Amino acid sequence: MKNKVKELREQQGLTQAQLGEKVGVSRQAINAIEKNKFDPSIWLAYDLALFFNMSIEELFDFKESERK
Amino acid sequence: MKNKVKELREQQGLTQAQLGEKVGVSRQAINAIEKNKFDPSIWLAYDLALFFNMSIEELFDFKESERK
DNA sequence: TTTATATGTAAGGTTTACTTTACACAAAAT
DNA sequence: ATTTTGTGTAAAGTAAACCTTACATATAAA
Repeated sequence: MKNKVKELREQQGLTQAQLGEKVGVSRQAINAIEKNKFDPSIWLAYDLALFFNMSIEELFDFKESERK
Repeated sequence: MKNKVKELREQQGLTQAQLGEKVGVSRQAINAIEKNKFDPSIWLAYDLALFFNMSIEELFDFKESERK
């Protein structure tokens, strides 16, 4: 699903691994979400949105994304 | 995870099966979410929030719920 | 009293979101 | 020139979100 994770992460000067640590998942999980390999669980979506201080719907673009 | 699905569904006069049809899952999936047996996928959370015309964060109470 | 409807739950199966380990590669630092 | 860092990806495994089928029970309708 399309999302703003990569831009926001880079704005904060974080690596994928660092962001993974912050939200409690592996760097591969962050990579997969940034590269649209799989959709996050609802809890990971929540944790990322919380970290970036926005809503899940703002961080993840449901309307412009294809359902997998 | 705690949520408002049951109240909102009943307010609309729908059965679990009918709500399941509307959002494209089985009635057991709706039941499981209402009874807090498992957490929805991010897409199901989105579809339910859309159906009830609110945000995911309004429909699902992350802050008061235990992570499973 | 019988039948239909709504809910709850369980079993067994599939899919996918994760994990760890591992390797390749590019760019930056030493 | 060599080493470190960040990213991308793959394989194998686990956990959980679904699915279908099935059965039990309670209430409502006939």
